[in-house]
Formats: sequence, C-alpha cells, structure tokens
Amino acid sequence: MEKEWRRSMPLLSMNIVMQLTGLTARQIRYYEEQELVHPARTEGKQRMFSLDDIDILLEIKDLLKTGVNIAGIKQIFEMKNSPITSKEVRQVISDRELRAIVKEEMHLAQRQQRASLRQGDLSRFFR
Amino acid sequence: MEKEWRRSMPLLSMNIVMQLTGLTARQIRYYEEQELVHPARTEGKQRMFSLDDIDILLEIKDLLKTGVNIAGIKQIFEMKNSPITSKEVRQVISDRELRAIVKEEMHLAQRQQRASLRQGDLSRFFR
DNA sequence: AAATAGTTGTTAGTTTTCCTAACATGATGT
DNA sequence: ACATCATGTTAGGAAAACTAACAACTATTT
Repeated sequence: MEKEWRRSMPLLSMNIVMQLTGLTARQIRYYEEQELVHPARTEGKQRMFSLDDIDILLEIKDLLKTGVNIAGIKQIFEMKNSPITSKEVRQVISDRELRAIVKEEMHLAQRQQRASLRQGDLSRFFR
Repeated sequence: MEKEWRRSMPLLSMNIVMQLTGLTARQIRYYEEQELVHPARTEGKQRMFSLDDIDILLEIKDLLKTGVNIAGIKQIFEMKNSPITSKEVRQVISDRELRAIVKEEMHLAQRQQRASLRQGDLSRFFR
C-alpha cells in the first residue's frame, strides 16, 4: 500500500507546499520561472506538486540560505542530472557542447569555492 | 526530511482525493456527513485529507460495492476502533447484522491485500 | 401500488484559493 | 550610482471548493 506512493506523483496544492517548505507562493513561482522546479498542472492550470518537488524546493531554500544564487543552483542541479564523468557520455556529446559544459563546470567550481569559503560546506549536496 | 511525512497529515485537497479514490465530491461529503470520515479544514473551511482518510474512503467504497450500507460500515469502523469480544458483539448487534458484517470482514481481508493495486492511473489528469 | 428511506446527481449562489502580470523594494555587486 | 537579483505587493480574473436545496434512482416496507 505504501509502495504505491510515488514520490513523483503530483498531489499537493500550493497552500500545502507553502506550509511544508516555508516558502511564499511568490518564491515558489519564481523558482519555477527560473526552471528549477517543474510542478504539474491541473486542467485549470493550477500547480500540483509532488514529494520530489518538495525536496527540490527545500534544497533551493537551503542553497539560497548559504549564499548560492539561482544561477548557481541551476548549475548544481544540472550536475546532479548529468554527471559527465564517463567516456561514453563524451562520445555522445558534440565538441561544442562539451567545451561549453567544461567551461561552465570551471565557473561552477569557482563559485562553489567562494560559497564554501564564505558560508560553509556544500559537499553534502554532491555524491 | 522523510520522517516528517505522516499518514495522518492533512495534505490533500478535494480534487486529488476524488482522483485517488474514484469517488465524487458529493459522495465524499456525504460520507463525512455520516461521520465515517473526518477531514481537516483549512482556515477557509476547505477540506484537507490525509493518507489515512484515503484509506478510509477506499474502504467505504469497497464495502458499499459489496452491499454493506452506511450503517453497517459505521458498525464495522466502530469494531475496528474498539475491538470487543464476540459475546459483547452479539448483545449489541442483531444476528442478521452480525452475519452481514462478518461476511464483509472476510471480504475486507482479501481487499486489503489487493488495496495496493487498486489505485488508478493519475497521469491523465496532468500534463 | 404507494410510500419510505438511503445514496447520489445536479444546480445555484457564494467563498476561497490560485493564477498571471505588472510594478515596487531592499540588498548586492560592479 | 546603477544594474541585477530575489521577493513583496497589488489588481483583476479564473478555477476549485463550499453549502444548501431539490431531484432521481434504488431498495425496502406497508
């Protein structure tokens, strides 16, 4: 019975998400506008959030609190979704794309360093 | 973070509960009127359901489908809340009622095994 | 057959919640 | 000082949920 709960099922409405995360509606909508989170919509276009969305929002909240800005969070999320470590991946990605990614990764590294110097340890967000 | 998720937390709004249970709003409100389920309310008086509430509603739906009426369901729920010995039961419940209830309880046992499979596909409600 | 009771549908009118879009504001970085 | 970022605030409108009443269908009783 518990197993059928998919963390990705959009079950939660705005009000509840605000309570669960402590964020304002404005903040949540802004993070969606910045493409950090992608809640589902009802037929009437109202947002419906999943537990996964809650996790993402809490992570955003945490990262913002430690001084990372939206752009930085975007990079961090991209890293989590596509770790480019393996050779196979390199074969699939074009040279131009690869150069862009590497360049971004270096910028990201700088940002991380700055952030951690100022604010604290970010290592727990990486695996 | 995962621990904050309580089955008794009222997180779900009407629309979602309708989808999860396959019941109409009218039915759900009627069952509340009959005191079979007791959803929480927002400040604006809107119903908020917990996972436990969902279970109850699914059980109501099942019992109704097998021919038990609201009064019978009420009795069954009372039995579950305060398990009493068979002698006492006979004093309170007529023979006919008892037979019906026992029959349904056996069905219930089967049903609870099936329960995890019963949820419908919600994906069509979202894009 | 008619009446009754139980369960759900339907409708109307209202309230609550959520939406988008725009402009305002305080903080931060250049 | 000025620009950018993140959020607040407001206005107007749309969606979702509410209550209450009445209708309808079913099954049971008289």
